[in-house]
Amino acid sequence: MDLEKSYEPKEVEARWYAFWEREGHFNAEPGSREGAYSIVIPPPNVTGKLHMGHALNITLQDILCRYRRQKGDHVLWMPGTDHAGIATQNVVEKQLAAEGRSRHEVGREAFIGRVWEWRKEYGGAIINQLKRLGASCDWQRERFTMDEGLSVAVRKVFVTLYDEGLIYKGDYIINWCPRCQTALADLEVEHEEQQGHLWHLFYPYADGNGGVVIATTRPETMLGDTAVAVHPEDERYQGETRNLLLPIVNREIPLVRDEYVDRSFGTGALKVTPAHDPNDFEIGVRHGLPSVKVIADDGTMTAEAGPYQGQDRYECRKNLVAELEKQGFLKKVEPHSNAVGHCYRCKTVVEPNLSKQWFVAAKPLAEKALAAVRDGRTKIIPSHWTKTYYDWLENIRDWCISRQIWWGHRVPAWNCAACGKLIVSMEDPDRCPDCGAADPVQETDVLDTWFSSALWPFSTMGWPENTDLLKTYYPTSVLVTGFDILFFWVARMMMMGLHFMEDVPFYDVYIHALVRDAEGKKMSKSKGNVIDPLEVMDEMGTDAFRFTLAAFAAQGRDVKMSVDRVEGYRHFINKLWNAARFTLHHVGSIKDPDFSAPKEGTATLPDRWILSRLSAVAKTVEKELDAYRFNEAAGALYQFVWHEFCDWYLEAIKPVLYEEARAAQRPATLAAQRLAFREIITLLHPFIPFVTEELWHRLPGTEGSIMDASFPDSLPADPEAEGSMELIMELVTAIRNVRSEMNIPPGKALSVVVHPPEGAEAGALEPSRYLIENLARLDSLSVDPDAARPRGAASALAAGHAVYVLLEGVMDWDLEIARLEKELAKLGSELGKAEKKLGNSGFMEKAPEDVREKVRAQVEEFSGKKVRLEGNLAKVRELHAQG
RNA sequence: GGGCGAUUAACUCAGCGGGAGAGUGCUACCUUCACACGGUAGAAGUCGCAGGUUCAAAUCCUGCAUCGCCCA
Repeated sequence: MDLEKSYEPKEVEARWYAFWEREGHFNAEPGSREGAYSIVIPPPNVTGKLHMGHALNITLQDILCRYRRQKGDHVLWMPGTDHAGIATQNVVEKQLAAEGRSRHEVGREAFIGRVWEWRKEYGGAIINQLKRLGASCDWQRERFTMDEGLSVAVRKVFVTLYDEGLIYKGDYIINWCPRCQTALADLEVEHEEQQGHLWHLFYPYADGNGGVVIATTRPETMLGDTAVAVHPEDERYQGETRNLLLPIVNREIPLVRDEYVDRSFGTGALKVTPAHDPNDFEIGVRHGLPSVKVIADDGTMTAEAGPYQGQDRYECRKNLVAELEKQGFLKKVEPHSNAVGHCYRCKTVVEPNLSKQWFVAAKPLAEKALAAVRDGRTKIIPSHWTKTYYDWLENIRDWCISRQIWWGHRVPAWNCAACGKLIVSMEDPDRCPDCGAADPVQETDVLDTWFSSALWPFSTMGWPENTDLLKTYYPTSVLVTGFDILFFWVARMMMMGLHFMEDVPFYDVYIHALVRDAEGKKMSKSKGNVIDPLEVMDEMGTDAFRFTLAAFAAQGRDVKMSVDRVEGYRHFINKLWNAARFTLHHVGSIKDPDFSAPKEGTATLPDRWILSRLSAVAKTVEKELDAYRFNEAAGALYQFVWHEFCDWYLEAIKPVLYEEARAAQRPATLAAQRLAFREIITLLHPFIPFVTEELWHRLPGTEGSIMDASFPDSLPADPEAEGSMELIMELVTAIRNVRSEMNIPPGKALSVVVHPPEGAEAGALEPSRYLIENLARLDSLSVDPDAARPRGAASALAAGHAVYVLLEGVMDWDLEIARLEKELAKLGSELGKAEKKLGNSGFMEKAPEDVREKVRAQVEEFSGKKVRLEGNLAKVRELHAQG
């Protein structure tokens, strides 16, 4: 049963995923810490749809997991999704809006019910898409950040940190999204450069003599100003003690001096609004200033804004500026671009706002996270990210973890209506432990989704119980993720892991690049340049897609993706398929389950060579994957399969496979071909799991799944065979080159005479003569060091051997002279370079011996070659003249 | 403003102290018994610019230019 002529991924891929899952190949078995390899998946957002970022991330993890299984490790790849508080709530709110209802009409409890229903119906979509990619996760352990177990972990962490004084509730400036109606952490604000204005406003001194001009980008906040700040060394204000009178509001405010002020920006004087700007808030704390909140949580002006109460913040800005101008306080308006914060979920402009929120005191946790990377317990790869990691943790601010939404882990804190006590506890309290009053009221806020994600490496393994899973697989071996969540997630897992598990959550952090479009632009819906991985897989096959991702995943470089690039690798998969088709056609009747190598002494040169090369490429794959250089490993396999196995080996064994005269060598060659083929698909399996599993099953003698095959690391190297084969390849290439450059039709059989170099073992080429004849399409090849130089022949040099291609009667002398002259010119310049080095006294004194030796050998080789080329050229000229 | 990265063949990118590489594309020839999603051969690059270190620099250092990202 021969294979189809070309590979059809669709039909093949559909078959194998279910097979792997059914047979339990993905399941981890906790036990010994020895040989344990574990990865926790970066949990995709439950509302998510597979994008290129996931595809790259999952492919790399899958390669690692499949590879480690081949190496004999017992592997846990822990999968799951996160509940994505704001995003999921938005999705369900939209659903409700379509029914003409709001979540407030529905009520909290019913709304959460709706979210769960939504998750039941649609939450599995992203998981199925990961499976489509071939992800070999242990699905029976799939987790969700809102699961009961993970919720217990969240509460335990919250209560513990609170008891330790590392979680507190306080009035601080936070980022407020007026649309989502919730606080956001600093990280959840995206800054975007926007064209705005800088308004210069005049604040008179309270005594009416003169004043100060300040500059602001948000004039409406002036209603909440409680000071004006200037730099302490600003001469303009030395000794100035008068208060200022805030225009419109007519509130007296002080002039304070603070190092924060940038004298070169605007007018060098800064209005201070502690309730609406994080830096002003800090100044306010330093100088004991009051806070006046003028913008409400819904984005409209508060009663403190006087006549502007109830106006939207932008409407107020317009009206207020007009009023200021009318009253003569507006001195200047200039265009100004500045970075405006937007909500990372809904893109609404966020408003810094004073609010009562829950915070994690990040400093003490950050110190442990810093130390773990500094002393190498966790390694970040590529290493240049460590600096970014340090910078962020060294300057970390307290983490605002409360969100004013409904979907998420509710803050485990209760207030006693009777005595005002704040209760934080593992168990929901029936009554106040202080005054005994019944039914304390739970806080309505929920926790930041990232708070639960930060616990992912141990909460998914059953913490706070000390489970077998934790004992076996924590710390995990590596975390594979994109740099965009280095702070959001990686740094926070480090903090929480070190604090609660007293050990790092992972030994390695491998940070991969972002996937961009072919022009290097970030893919986004608005740009319309998004490539859907599912479409690519449909069109090109999952294996081709995965191989492309691996081949382009060079460290520290973005992956530029285009369907054209995937097509190149689809060709590679097809090439492999056809190599299989050819191989199976010949070895299809052999059922030997041991895949024995050819018996001692029976293997032909190509057999010995390909097995030796295979052992080398296996070592390369091992070395590169261990160092997370996926592109190097993929590249080595591509090169080997196509250009060594297909181009040379399969061609070289055809005489043995087809010619009756060589039938005696067939058993050895078939054994070698079969073994080589099995090892090739095994090596490729982590990269292209589907087609290799299919071929595994088509190859007689194999059992079970290719997932159980062990990594090919026991093949011996055979340097002698490699050397001999290289000579054959050089000779063949030289002859082909002559054929092409002398315009000899490919079909025309030629006669060739080879003069081996002096000292070459007589008859060394004899066993391989048939190889050269076949690969170079020769009628006859004679190897004789003493034979006379043939007349009417084109000549070439290959590895010290003179090669004469007999062209009696069809010889084009001018072409031959041009060929030889060209080669001589090239050789001359290379020889010149090498000779110059030897003539350089600095080089001879300071270069290491091995380098000098190499150059000496070059000079010897090149000059020998030059002499012979010159001899050939002279001879050709002479013959040509005789004509 | 601070930080990080990139600049190598037409394109996409490896290489990161000792003879400029790959894939795609291009050119010529070839439907030969696995594959035209193929084969054989070939052309193609002052390795962004300017300095410096070194016997030796695409590779290390400094500056500049251009582009990209992150943080404020």
